[in-house]
Amino acid sequence: MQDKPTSFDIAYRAGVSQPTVSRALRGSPMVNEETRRRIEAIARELNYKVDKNASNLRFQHSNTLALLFFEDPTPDDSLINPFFLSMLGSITRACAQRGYDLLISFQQQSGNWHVDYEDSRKADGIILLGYGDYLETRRRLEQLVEQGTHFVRWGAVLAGQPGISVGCDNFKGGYEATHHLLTLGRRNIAFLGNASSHYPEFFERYRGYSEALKTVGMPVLEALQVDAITTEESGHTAACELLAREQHFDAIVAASDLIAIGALRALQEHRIDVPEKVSVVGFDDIPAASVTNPPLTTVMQDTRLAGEVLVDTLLKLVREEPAEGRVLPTRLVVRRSCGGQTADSGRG
Amino acid sequence: MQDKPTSFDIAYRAGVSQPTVSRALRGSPMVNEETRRRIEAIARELNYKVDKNASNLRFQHSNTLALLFFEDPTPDDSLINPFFLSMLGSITRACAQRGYDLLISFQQQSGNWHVDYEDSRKADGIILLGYGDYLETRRRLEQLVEQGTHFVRWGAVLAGQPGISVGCDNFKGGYEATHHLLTLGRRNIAFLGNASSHYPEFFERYRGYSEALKTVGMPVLEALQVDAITTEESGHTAACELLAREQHFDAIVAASDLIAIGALRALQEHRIDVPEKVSVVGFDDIPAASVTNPPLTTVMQDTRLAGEVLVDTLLKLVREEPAEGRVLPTRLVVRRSCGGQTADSGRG
DNA sequence: CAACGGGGCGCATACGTATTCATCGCCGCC
DNA sequence: GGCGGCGATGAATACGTATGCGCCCCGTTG
Repeated sequence: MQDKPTSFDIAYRAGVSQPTVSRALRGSPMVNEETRRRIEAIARELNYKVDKNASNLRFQHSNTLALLFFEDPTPDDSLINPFFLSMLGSITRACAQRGYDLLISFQQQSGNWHVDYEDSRKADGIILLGYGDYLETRRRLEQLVEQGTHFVRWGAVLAGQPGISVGCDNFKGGYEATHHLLTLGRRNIAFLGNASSHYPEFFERYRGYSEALKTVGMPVLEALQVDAITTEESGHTAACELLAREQHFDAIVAASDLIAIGALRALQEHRIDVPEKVSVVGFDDIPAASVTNPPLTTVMQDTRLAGEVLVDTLLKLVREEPAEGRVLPTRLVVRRSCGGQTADSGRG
Repeated sequence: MQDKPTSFDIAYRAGVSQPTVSRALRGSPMVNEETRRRIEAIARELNYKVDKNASNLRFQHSNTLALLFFEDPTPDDSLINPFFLSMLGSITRACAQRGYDLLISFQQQSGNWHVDYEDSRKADGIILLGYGDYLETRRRLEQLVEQGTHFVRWGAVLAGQPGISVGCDNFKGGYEATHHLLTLGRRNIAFLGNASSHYPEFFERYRGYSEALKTVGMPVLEALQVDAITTEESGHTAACELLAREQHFDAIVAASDLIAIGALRALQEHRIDVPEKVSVVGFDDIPAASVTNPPLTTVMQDTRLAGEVLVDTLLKLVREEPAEGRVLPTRLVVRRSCGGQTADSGRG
């Protein structure tokens, strides 16, 4: 009674053999209904639980997915990008709904990825979450493909990239954010965020921004773009840098909400009114976006949908069914920071 | 080569027996250095990984902890309380640092807890996260204790409660928040949040609030307390209810930041200036707290420390070492919403 | 009455690793 | 030169579950 009971114990008490217990508890039609009931009753009474390790060893899978989360900046900082936290919650929920467990792991972007989960059969497949340097990412994806690992990645969906990616329409999101500012009469629109092809997600947003400007015949000025990674601090620094350049601007498209929030703070410190003097638009729609001062207009990524699509796509791969990447739509959420009309005062 | 290699494959190629491979790869001193090198080289070459299921079956543990996350309100809502998300991140990190994997699972508060993870040997121990009805929680904790499950719970640390709990000093946090408002000259201080002993965490905060009032001889008025759960919506509703009561108040202690943010929105809608007319203090210090308008004064809970203490305590239990609950300190973070002096303009 | 068939169940075994115990060769020592 | 001892390894087995295959019993049919 002290040790965990095994199927043999149940079998002994039920007066049957161990295989019968196994079959009964797994709902095999091969076992008599009355026998099954008896076995189930005893199992419940002894608080018996199937040993997953033994079970998984016998089957050749684990009914578990792994979430590999990697970060680029400041790995010692305990704060995680809220957008990814939100994804994490959504993925967890999606897994639970589909009867899979979720194993979570952090990796430093720079370190050796120990993508052992699938190889070691702790997980049937892997979800990759995190933005990073394109070439580095690509190299690792190739490695995973070569190993035959089942995985899905969140991020820019690019042609010719190894493996399967799911991501939102970064280009269109950037385009719409900028387009909205243009319709409000803004003409000198800055972009805060890395705009190198090494960071494809941000680069796509930047391309959308550029395209929108070109559509109305505005030039894309280098002086109006400042690099920034996804932290408030980086956004603050970038905005200060932009201000120091003495290049006139009346709007900011930030590559993420954290950058936008940092920029808001910088503008506030310089006593520049938002949205009167400068409009600001973010990207992601993290929870904090609706409570900033003023509330942040932003390009929403539907994390709930994203989680479900990631999990479903991965499960297709695991089951050896055909699967392909997918681009999810974004939606512009208009709040006060851009200066347009809006009835939206919160998150409702 | 198509199938995953086993230790037998390695053994065959290395010209040794399977046990030797096992010993070599686990670093046993029993195996000759040169033999070990050979085996390791071959293992690397074949991309061999120890099968965790078989390994865990042989050992009687999994090197994995489970995080059981349960929610009370609106289980269909995809938003998770940011404070718990933050805890989740911190726990994940703490596990990773200690060489443990983390399995995540959601439970509806109301449903049957399927706390099978430990019983089924998928995890060596369980962390319980989530606030809920006291009696219900207690009943379940008793069940876990009876089963001999290794677990640690985040929440109110109360005498006579089954199992081990780790939590912050809710009483002192509530006291300090209120005390701070009193030193600023506020005298009619409301409390938004459930103040029934069924919700011990909030109740402790309420007790701290009451105690602070009594210290300066102020009465604790029922009319100044409104129930609310941890959502912005609930905070908004509660604040509206408070306003409708026509009971004069000049400050609000909210039982959580989400409640405080909802209250801020309600006050704004009623054109009541914060902090000029009404001071507001929250609890948790979620990321959004530093970007509200005005930035929210709040009682910070150190989630990073909390995660580490939770994991370390649980690991003690798993190792059958003596362990006990712990109360972690809180810290008042003064921002503008309370109207006091502050140089703090953000989070930096 | 014998042959047949199928429902219900047990025997044996596989999954891959880690450990116990036995083995084997070799060295040193009396 | 025999013997104890030690370092290095292999054979056997256990961990707990799931399944292929065969057995037994009983009812049915020709």
